[in-house]
Amino acid sequence: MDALTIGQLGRATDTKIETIRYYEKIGLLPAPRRTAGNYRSYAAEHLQRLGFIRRTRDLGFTIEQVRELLKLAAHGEKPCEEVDQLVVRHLEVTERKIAALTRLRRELRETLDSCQGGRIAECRVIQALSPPTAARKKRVLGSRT
Amino acid sequence: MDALTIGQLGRATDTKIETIRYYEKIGLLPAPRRTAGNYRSYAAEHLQRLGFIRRTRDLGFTIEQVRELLKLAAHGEKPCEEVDQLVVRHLEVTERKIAALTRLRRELRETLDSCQGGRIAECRVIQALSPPTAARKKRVLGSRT
DNA sequence: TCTTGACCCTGTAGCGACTACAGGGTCCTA
DNA sequence: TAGGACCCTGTAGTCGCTACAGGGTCAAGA
Repeated sequence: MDALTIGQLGRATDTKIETIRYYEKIGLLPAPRRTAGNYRSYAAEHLQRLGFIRRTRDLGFTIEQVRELLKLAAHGEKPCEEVDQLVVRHLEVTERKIAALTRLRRELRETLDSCQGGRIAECRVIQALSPPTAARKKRVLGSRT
Repeated sequence: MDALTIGQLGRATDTKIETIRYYEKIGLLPAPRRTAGNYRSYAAEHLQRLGFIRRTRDLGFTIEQVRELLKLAAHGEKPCEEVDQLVVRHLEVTERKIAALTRLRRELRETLDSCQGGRIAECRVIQALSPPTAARKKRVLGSRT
């Protein structure tokens, strides 16, 4: 018999109990059988499915994307084009995030480099964090149309 | 006179009106004067302060960190060590994020590379997304102590 | 047998940082 | 005087969980 309690399933998949119940509530993980004492009793297919969910979540897919991937995985006869497209799109999003964070890192480093260790009033870090706004002011005033 | 309506302030700082009101509610941006018709009327210092907030938020600092930076910026006489530390810590967080996303990108690329363009049932992408769980099972069962 | 404590249950509220309404009021122009 | 662009308050929703509160169940030890 391979029945698992929610705690065992959680340890097996490195998932918090509350998260498992949450996945059930939003329909991502099917509701399992219940014991006489109303405890959830999970079978091997739940372990497999939750493992898939965790893995895809760890890879940064949204819940909706996971839902989509699960639906696709259930249709073994279809070509895997759609699956690939989902992964490609997610890869693109990931690359944009990396690019944005890399720019950010450069800015933070430049900001730090500018500091000579004086007082806050003369600190170039604080100045670097305050953007110039005067230039934009004219454009904006009276632009109600 | 440099009084701005909330809409003008929003355009000047690329900030949604709701966000400005939200910043006021959480005490990040001081409440401005009101006109006879109960409209918010912003002065130059609001523009400057909201600019600072937006810039630091864009750099990925949390609201609490922004609050801290604003408090420090108001104490011009203190050494700028604390400011630097905040930026250094944020830089470290950013670097960890970049590292995590870079690992992720590699995994997504490897997943995609494994696909030959067949049917979902044989698709290596779906398989790559399903982690092996059998090995972990023994450890977990009966580990109630 | 009783008690302890680890585990489980439901339901609701909170997190961060906004965003999106609903249902009104104000102001300016034609 | 009418229209529409703008503003007001207040509340609820977003995402993906996480943290209670207030109970019930179960197994092992005294």
